[in-house]
Amino acid sequence: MNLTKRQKEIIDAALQLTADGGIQNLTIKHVSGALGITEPALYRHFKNKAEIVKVMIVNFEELADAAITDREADGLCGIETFVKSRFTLVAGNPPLAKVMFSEELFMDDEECSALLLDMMHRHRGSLRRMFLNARKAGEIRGDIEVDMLFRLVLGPVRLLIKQWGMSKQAFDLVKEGNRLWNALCKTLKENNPVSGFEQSTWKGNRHEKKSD
Amino acid sequence: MNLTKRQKEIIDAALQLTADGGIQNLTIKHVSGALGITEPALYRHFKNKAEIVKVMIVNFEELADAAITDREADGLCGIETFVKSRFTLVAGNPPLAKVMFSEELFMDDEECSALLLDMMHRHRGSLRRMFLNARKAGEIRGDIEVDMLFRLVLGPVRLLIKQWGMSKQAFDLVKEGNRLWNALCKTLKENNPVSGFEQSTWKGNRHEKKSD
Amino acid sequence: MNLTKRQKEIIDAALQLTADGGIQNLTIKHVSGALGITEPALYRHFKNKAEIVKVMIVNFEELADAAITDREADGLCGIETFVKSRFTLVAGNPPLAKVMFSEELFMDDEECSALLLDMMHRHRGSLRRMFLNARKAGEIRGDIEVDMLFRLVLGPVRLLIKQWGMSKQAFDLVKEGNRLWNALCKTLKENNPVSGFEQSTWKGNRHEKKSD
Amino acid sequence: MNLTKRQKEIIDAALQLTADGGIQNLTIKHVSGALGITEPALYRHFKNKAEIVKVMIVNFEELADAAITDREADGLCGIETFVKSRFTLVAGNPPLAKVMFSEELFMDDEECSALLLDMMHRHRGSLRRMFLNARKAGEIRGDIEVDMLFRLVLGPVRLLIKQWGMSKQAFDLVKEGNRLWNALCKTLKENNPVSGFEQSTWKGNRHEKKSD
DNA sequence: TATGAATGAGTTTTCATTCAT
DNA sequence: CATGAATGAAAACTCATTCAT
Repeated sequence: MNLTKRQKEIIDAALQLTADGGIQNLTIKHVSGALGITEPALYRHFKNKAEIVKVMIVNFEELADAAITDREADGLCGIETFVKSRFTLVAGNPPLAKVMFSEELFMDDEECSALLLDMMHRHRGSLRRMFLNARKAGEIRGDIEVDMLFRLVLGPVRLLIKQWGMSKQAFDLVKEGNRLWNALCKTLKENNPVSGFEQSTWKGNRHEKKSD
Repeated sequence: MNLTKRQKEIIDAALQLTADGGIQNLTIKHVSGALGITEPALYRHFKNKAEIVKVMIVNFEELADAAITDREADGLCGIETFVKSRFTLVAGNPPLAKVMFSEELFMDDEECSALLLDMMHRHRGSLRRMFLNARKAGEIRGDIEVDMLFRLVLGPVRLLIKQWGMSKQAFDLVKEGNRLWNALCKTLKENNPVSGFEQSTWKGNRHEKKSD
Repeated sequence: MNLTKRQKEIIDAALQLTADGGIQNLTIKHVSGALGITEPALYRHFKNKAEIVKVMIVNFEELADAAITDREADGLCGIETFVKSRFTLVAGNPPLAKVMFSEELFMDDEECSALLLDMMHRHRGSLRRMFLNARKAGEIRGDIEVDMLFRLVLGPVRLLIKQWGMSKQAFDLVKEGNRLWNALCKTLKENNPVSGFEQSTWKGNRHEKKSD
Repeated sequence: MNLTKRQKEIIDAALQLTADGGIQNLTIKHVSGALGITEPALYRHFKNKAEIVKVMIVNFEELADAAITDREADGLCGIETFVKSRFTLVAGNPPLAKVMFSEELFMDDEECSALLLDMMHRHRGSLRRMFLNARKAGEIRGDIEVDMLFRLVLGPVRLLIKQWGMSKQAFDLVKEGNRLWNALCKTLKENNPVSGFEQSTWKGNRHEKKSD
């Protein structure tokens, strides 16, 4: 995805417009207006509107990927890296908060929703792996299946980002994200009845069912 | 909100259309087409399109409220009632899955997003109360603040419903919702073995097999 | 093809516009302008522009068919009826002169050129039959194959109509059409060496090759 | 008309595009695309689009003229030369079949239709002369006036070329053109047995089999 | 209640063309 | 010779809405 300067400007404007007023607000007229050029000028840079939306979506992913600093991290640490990278990414590009997890916005275009689904699945895939490893490693409680763990973590992350976006960035997303992560850790850590002592005992990955 | 039969039909069609193809798909032409009447005929039943959308949104709430079986429940039980009512509600009206928690769909209209925000806040308010009471009663761990508890519970609930909608209702939402609730309970229940006199009960719970 | 009054007006305007300035001149704006209504108003009467063009073409055929008064005529007489009906038809609706035999005008639309081809083939089919019968009956010389006869007759007919259209109707098409028919008869009648005497002898259809 | 190599390429591309999809298909974008250059580059070679179309039309004539092998020929022979040159010309440059005799394609431009009319008149002029001479020389029957003779000959020639173009060159145009010419001769030759001293020669001609 | 006919504003896109480089 | 970037005009079409019937 090598974008020219103009193309990047267009994508940025499109993102901002969508964040401000939904896809209804993402019109060629508005985008070109935001750049101070005429509508036909846009067509020098993108084949059509669909192309703009598509690049916009693909860009999410690249931004997201780029935001993960430690790509080697796995297990609980990998999940933490992933989750926190979400917060810093969105905090640094607020319009993303309104658009990033709003698949329904692009529902009308077959190709786009396919793109988004694909992106989601890919993310889910690598997260599943991390959850599995974290559970095996005893970093995460063994009594909850991986698909549920995914929901327990990503659900709150998405909701926090949405709340931030809808509140017009009323709070510090990164800080609140850290708080959320701490809370998540409390709930997901192996439920040590002896309160953290002799952690090693729990390493074996107990009672796990392979249904997930 | 006393709707005539025709008005209900219109709202239903509008909901379905929005679920199918986003608000871009919610046009007067499509709605009237779905009912087999002409466009001007719609204006006999609603002042304008915005009115339709607004009633649609208000309807969410009424449906949601109506879905709560035990209005007296408070504390953990109240939360459970609320959460599970979400699942049964959506399961009984699948288009809601694509629309109900997709505030961004209606973002472009000032009034609508205000309506939605209000609705969200009201829900959050009564849930906060329940969380507070549940924490006081020792039903929920005390080491997580209420706003976080809200996210930890509602985030996964929303995500599960969204997944169900996007998967084209591929799984049994109510069953999976129960599983989610069980997982949530595990993570939220007071886990201090010293203070939790009922700890033994939970231990058994941990080894549960496919009870969900 | 049951057209409303408005639809008929639209088709007439479209025909006139096309005759005046080619299909480049057949725009929704021009058509609606010709009727004194706005562009969107057209879409109440036709699904889209292609539909207008299609109906226009289908209309040619119906007009043409309607113009043939004696549908029972066959042989030379049938051909004469057909040819002369072309002249009276076009004379009564001058824009047809510029459009009727200009298949290339509608070349850009797959469906339309298919429609036109179909129409042409149908006409050619019934004319072939007439030529065959005329030749069998000795009304037409036997030394020219039917496909050639078709060209020898229809070619000049089309050219005359085109000349009339391009000359801005400078001459009396029907009169000139009659002259053309007479000339055609002279060239196509059985080449009687004894100058018309004992016509009956020629009835046998001589030297005919069945290669056509 | 001295065209540079690039100009010739442009004209050829324009001709092909017009043949393929009508003038609607003849756009600066398509032409430049066909040559693999950008749109503004075209304006190095032609002042504007109208210029391209005009040169295209003038080119028809030059091609047509160049196709006439025996410029001295007059009378029936001259006509034959002219007619057959049409067939060889078009056969050697198939797109011409769709464009050459389709004046209506260029009807929307004043200047172009004037050019075309002029060209047509010039051709008609020289052909009239030949017809007159042929008639005087007794090569052509005397009972049909020259303007009619013109239509009787040129009409079928045009129609055959059009049929060839519309059939996607399904048959051998030159061969079929010869057949047409033979048929035309049969119909146009003086057929009065008393006045035609060479009548016997023609009689043999009448029974010809597949000599074409 | 409903419809047929219409409309003004706006949609995406294409057109031929220009201009600085 | 050619391009990249742009433009004014116009294309086809959709939008929500109105109004007379």
